[in-house]
Amino acid sequence: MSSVKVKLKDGSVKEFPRGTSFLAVAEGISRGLAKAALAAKVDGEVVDLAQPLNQDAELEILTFDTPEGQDTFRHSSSHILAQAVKKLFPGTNLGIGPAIANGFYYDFDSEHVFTPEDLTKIEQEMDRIVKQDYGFERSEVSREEAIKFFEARGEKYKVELVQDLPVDAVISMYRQGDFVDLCAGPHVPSTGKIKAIKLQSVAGAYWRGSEKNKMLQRIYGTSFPKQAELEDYLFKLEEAKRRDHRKIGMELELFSFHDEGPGFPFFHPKGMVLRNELENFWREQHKKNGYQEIKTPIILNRSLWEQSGHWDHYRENMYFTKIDEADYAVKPMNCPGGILVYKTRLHSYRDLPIRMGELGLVHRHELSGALHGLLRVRNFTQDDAHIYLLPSQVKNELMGVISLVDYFYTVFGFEYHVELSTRPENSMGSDADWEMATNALQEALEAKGVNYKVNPGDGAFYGPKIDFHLRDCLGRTWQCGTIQLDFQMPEKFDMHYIGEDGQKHRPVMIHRTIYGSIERFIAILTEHYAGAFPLWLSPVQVRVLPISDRHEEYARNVAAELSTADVRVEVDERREKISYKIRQAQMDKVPYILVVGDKEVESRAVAVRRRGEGDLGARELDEFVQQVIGEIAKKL
RNA sequence: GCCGAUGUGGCUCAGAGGUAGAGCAGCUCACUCGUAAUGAGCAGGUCGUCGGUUCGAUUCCGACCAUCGGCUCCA
Repeated sequence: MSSVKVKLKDGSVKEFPRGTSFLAVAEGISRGLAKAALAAKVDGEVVDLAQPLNQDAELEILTFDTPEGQDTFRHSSSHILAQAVKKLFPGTNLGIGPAIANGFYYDFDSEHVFTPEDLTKIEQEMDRIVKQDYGFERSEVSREEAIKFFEARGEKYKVELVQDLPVDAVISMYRQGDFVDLCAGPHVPSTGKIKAIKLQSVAGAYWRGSEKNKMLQRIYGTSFPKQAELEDYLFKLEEAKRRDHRKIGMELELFSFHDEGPGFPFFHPKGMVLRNELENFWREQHKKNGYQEIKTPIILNRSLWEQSGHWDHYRENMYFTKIDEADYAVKPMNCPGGILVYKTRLHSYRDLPIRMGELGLVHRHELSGALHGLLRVRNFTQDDAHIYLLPSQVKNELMGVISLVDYFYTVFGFEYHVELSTRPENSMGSDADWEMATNALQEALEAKGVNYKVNPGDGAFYGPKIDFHLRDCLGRTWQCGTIQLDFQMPEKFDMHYIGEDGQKHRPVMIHRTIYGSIERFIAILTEHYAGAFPLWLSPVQVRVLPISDRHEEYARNVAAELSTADVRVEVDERREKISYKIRQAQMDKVPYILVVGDKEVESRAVAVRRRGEGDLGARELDEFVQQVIGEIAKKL
């Protein structure tokens, strides 16, 4: 028998007889590895461990510590879920059941509506299947066999899937016990590998993600090789939920929602401090970067929206009203208003690029089921700007905006990912314009060395866009910053500038935001810091706690001094024990707590307590004031 | 909008077919206190809204509204 060589991840090369299974290879490397092995990655392709080694290859044995190993593990878990559901609810038809970021799901079509109690029963059945330790057996079948197989079982969704597979696709089936499913694989060797399973929720999901199709029932779950890992994960989930901006926002009195205005947030005094700080920082940076600021009306005549294309492409999301019998719309975007400002005078090519910013309040009709705290609302303030420029300036300007976005996110310590969204279905303009615009965005990203993924068909109706996505406490990502390149609006509004040749020329337009929406950004900030905002953003920066009422006057003097230095300060004059006030201030996440008693009054000092660090001891008042001013200025 | 769940005083949550409780917060009083909760008392709810069943519903049924988790959509 001939032998073949495998190159392992650590660079070493080993020889095995041709036809050795990858599981045997893993055993040849180490017993521990074989036990933890879930799948194999051979020359970049992930396959079952039962597959034979047929030729020289680069090989990685995948365990739960690798992303591919986890996916395989979760995917196998979803098959076990399907098997359990078929057993307990025999009439059920199967949709699809993939692995997802932190678990898996399976879509079912069933007369029976799954309840939370059912999930417990299904979990028990899954545990039984795990104990049986069925092997996952792969087989390859012809298209006809596959269709016949699923038709015989009434699995219409599976039949549809098979029919839609590409002509040259290898069609494979996986069997564990008496359960067989259409599946490309790979899978873990046997059900016994999936030691710890938790079904988390049931949700409706349209077949193939289209609202035109039937809604199926999707069961979400997660799984781990060890019970302890599952518990650890569930605990972390609970922890993450404690960061939820909706909860913290209420506790810290930042904002509220009311039945009288679903999706319309109310900002409270402390939330306004945050907003204003964000806006101040925004204005300061934009001024520095050559932006001007404008403010345009919220309600504008319908004709404007017809001209801009919003009437044709965005009507579903807009609110309308009548004024003196004429039709008006509440703006869902700021661009048409901004364009009117541009058009109030002639512009020379020498003036371009013109960067016009607007903190604009827009209203959009979001589906009721889509509303989500401050992360998805029906009115929000975009930190918008429209840049009018020469075609030759596009790339440079785009690179500048990308840098500005990166600068902002860095200040807040955010990590983000970038997507390039291309032409959607219901859009306007020529293919050539779209291609040009998309290429320009792509070139700018590449010139900046930014990693990005393409998000096909997700652009705005007037142009492609670069989206910047931030994470919430549960790992869901939300689009915040966006940069959109637009050749359509200048056309629609017959915009121009006077060129070197004295003739009229068409400018190009960039729409961009950095925060995206102030509301959404505040939500992300709140979750990112778990409500413990950095000093410069904190609604209350310092709280002074007099030990007894004879220290109140001094406490007020301390506060006055800080206040004069533009520090946001409060005095807790309640007649409570000092430890009670400290507890309170800590829970309110105030960055600096100043305790003042006899000693401090005597020496004009303050006893400083820093959030997260505890008691720092006494300090001269003036010294403390200077220190705080310095820290605020440095945006600490 | 669709699927499922939930909706009890400011907040967190008990509760049962016979018109509701606890803790925290609030208010009052006492304690004048040194780094994460002093004690006592008081007050506070037409049990999301509107209908229906019933002698009687907040508890059962229906519709609607809102919220939560998804789908779809999106800053």
